[in-house]
Amino acid sequence: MTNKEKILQTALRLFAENGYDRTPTSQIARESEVSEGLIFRHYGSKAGLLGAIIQQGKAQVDESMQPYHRGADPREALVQHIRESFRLLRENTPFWRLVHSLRQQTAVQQNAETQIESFKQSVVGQLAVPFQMLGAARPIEEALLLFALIDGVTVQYVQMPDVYPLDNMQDFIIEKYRYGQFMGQP
Amino acid sequence: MTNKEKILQTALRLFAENGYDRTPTSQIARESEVSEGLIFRHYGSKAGLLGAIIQQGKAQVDESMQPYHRGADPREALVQHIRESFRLLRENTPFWRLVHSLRQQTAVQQNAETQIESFKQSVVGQLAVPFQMLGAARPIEEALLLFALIDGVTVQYVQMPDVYPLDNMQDFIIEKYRYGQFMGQP
DNA sequence: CACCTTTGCGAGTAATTACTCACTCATTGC
DNA sequence: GCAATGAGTGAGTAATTACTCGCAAAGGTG
Repeated sequence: MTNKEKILQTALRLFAENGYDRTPTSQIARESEVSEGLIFRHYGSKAGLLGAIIQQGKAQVDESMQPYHRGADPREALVQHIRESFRLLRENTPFWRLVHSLRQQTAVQQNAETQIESFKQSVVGQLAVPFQMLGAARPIEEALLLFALIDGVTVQYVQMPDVYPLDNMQDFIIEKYRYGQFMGQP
Repeated sequence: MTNKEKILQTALRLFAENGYDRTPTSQIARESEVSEGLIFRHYGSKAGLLGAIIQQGKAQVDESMQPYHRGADPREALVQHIRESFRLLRENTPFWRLVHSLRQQTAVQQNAETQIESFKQSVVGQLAVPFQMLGAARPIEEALLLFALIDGVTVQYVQMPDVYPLDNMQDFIIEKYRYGQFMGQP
């Protein structure tokens, strides 16, 4: 692993653990075992380092959300989405922890914030399709609700990964969406 | 309004808007139109000021969650809970915005974090009762799910209060829980 | 009035922090 | 062999920030 990668990895861990603002670049340098100057040589600024971290995480999401339409069965499409969401969460928990800690702070990087927002709109739009196919009365609200639900579970999980029953919740939600009934088609 | 109250109110607004770490006490003093020293005279430290804000917000929650058992109908109990949650959110949006921005940063005030955690466990415990009365197969998971759902909607709303359809989502969720079916009792 | 407590000020201060810069060293291309 | 490039250093700096402290005014109480 190059020093550049080592810095990125250490920074992600520290930002996720202690927050962006509470992590001095001196600490990142110390725990990466490089000089502080090298961080700025590679990433220009602390905000630039954060940007690189977010870019890397976003690439993972893009890759995962690409093959979205597999299976014509709308129920299975929903189940797939739920599974993928939680897989990403499990695979890169520190990143999601960081994302949720940055959420409100638009001042940090409005660029990142905009990206997340457009990503969300795209997901909600795609999610509405299977709900429509199922004959839901309010597909948009259904999509927003599922999105909020996954988001809520994610927030709970990153806050206490050791005790939160993520597996149970995933199975439970999948059951609900696989066999459950939606409003408007009683 | 006393200067002490003015400081608290200004600090809540600024913390919610820009985050705790990114809000210098000098700015709080300027926008409260008092000297910086007065903040420390009244609240001892910046963390103490934050503690006072959280204490004030928690009092609101305690008051609202007190008369919890109104109505023997379990469905109505759930509806009441949903309504109360969103009422608190609407009534004090900046506070909830602050809470969600502080969430991950255990270092800031582990005291506040512990309080929030115990509050959550209490709510989930209470929520499980009506689900049990309804004959749900997994009442604990049902309670965790509803909690996560409200949490997720709250997070979305505080992030973009101007465009998020909170009223729609509230009605939609209430409909689901008032008339919907739960797993295990098909 | 005399006193004491509370409220208020604002000029400090010590520590932290993001970032710069002059310089060294190793690798590569010619 | 040598010039050029890029990785890497670490001492230094300017700015910010939370917090202190001596002092003054105000207000309540006897």
